[in-house]
Amino acid sequence: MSSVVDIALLRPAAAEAAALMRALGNEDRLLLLCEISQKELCVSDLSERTGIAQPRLSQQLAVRRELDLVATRRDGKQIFYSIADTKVHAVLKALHRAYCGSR
Amino acid sequence: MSSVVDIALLRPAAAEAAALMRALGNEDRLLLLCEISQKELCVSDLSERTGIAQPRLSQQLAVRRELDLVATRRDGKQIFYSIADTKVHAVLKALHRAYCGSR
DNA sequence: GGCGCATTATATTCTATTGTAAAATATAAT
DNA sequence: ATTATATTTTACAATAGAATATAATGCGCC
Repeated sequence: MSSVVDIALLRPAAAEAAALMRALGNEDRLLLLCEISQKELCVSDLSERTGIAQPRLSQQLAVRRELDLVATRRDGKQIFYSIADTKVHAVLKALHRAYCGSR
Repeated sequence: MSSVVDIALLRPAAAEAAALMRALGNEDRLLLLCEISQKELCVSDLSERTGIAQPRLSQQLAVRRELDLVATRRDGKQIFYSIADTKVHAVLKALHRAYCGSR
């Protein structure tokens, strides 16, 4: 092999991975994803738990939905969010280990 | 416990973690960090490998340096970059597993 | 000094964030 | 069936932040 990490192979993966990093690159969003990584939650729950205003929260989640990182399920008036991407789970897990220690 | 993931405990960690995510949230930067995660490399090496122009590369790396994510070592005219943060390594590893499969 | 390697400054452009207001959707009440 | 209410999404506009090309500067070596 020419190099340990082949740049041509990495390019497309890097583009995808960078997009995921951007999706997580915001304190509010990261918290939201952490919350729904445990169990699905509706918007009002999320708003209450995180203190993030509802429209803002919706806007943030809308972007993740477009990337298919989160899934939604409607139950009556409420819409429940959950994580829809195993890569998100993997990264959240790594972050949890790195930043939250044993908690 | 009140919730599985305690928001008060998570807040400060989330701020830090989000900052790391932003640092990785760019295709070029991610590639650069991947490259130097294997072994330290100087700017001209990195420029050649990635095709990123030198000033741009320096600018990108400068920001990571301020965050103490990368370290520099001068050897004559050249400056070698390496990863200086175990968390960066951890996340890169997770991304590699998720996006690069067995490569 | 002069050349090679790298960083920094400046200016421009592009992208993201976010508050406010309006719209959509579902349920409950009249 | 219309109206009222609750929950969530979308549109708009203003502001802030990130990316990047070009030009200028610094640092080490001959």
